[in-house]
Amino acid sequence: MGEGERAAESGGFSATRAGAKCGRWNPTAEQVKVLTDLFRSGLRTPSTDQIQMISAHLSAFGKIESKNVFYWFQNHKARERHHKKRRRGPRDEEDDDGDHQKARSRCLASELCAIAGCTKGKQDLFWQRQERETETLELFPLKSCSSDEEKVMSMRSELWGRPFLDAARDPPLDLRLSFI
Amino acid sequence: MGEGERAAESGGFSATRAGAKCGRWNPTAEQVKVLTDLFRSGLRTPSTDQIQMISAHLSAFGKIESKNVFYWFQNHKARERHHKKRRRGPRDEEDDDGDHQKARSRCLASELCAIAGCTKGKQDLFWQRQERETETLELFPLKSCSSDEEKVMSMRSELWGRPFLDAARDPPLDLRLSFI
DNA sequence: GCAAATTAATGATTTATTCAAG
DNA sequence: CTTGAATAAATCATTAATTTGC
Repeated sequence: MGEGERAAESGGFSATRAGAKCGRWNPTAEQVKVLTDLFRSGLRTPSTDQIQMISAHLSAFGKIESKNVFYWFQNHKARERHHKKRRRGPRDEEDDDGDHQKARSRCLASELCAIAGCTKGKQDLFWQRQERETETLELFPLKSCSSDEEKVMSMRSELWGRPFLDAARDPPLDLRLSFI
Repeated sequence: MGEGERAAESGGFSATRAGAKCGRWNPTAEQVKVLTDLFRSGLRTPSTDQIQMISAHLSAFGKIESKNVFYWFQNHKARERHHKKRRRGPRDEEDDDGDHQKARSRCLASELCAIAGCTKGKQDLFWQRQERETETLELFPLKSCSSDEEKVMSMRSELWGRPFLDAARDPPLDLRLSFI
């Protein structure tokens, strides 16, 4: 599992698959980490702009497309729910391990929304160039609760504190994602 | 965009919604007709290129986006099946009127695929710019079986035999859609 | 130790369901 | 009530883990 983990600083870039067959996307450990952190920060269904921005920045870690980000969130969301279902046999309805909160399917808590800037169920599947009022909200707030902060920090440092990115290309970056 | 489309010759432009609120897409009668004909010709899940091309040409009849075409086929496919379900009450499981073939959910008959140039389960949801061998196949073959030909012809004439399109913009058009 | 075979994860599509505009 | 739009559930397909026989 933690296979390509060390890839980051050990020099071996894990899954970039530089000259691969262009099969399916194989995310880098760093990409997965960032996506996971975003997810755990509450982001469930990123908007078009969010996806494109996330994709753009994750491309620094390896080949990636917008649709990969879209699919990743879809799958991750669906599978987290399913994994909870089959704990301790078919019975036992209302039980979670302390791993995550409930994160119910319908709408995620407004707090998390506020943190991550979710679209609140208004996703235009990428082709909507529809102009609309776009506020901006900081995706990675410095303030966050305990353990999450560590992850957020590590992600931040990975994204912007690494030699992967030219200082020229991603310099004054604070990754603000727009939402409705 | 050309909004003064002024619609069909009947004067009553059905749904162009020239200065509308940009609510949801309201297809023109001609647009619906073409889409329906395509559907009845066997096209179920048009590919990216097909969608874009269809959309491009249907835009001559009024405001339209690619996603509208995409959604239209999704909904039409799903609802045709559902409409069959509630014929003659809740009972009655396996019954079709002679309107269409079975058109089972999984994969449509290869014949229809050949006619319509379906992607055979390989649809890249619009964002895949992946280069691949794209053969071209005529979407509206002159040859077709009996009743369908009439519809196909009518559609052809509407699309290309009308004054809607400038001869300059769509002149040597034969609408070949690419598929895998 | 190493590949072929098998299983587990998970990326990518398709289908069903739901929401809401008209 | 019809239907465009959007989301979630189910499914397919490919890649990585892993097992297994040599």
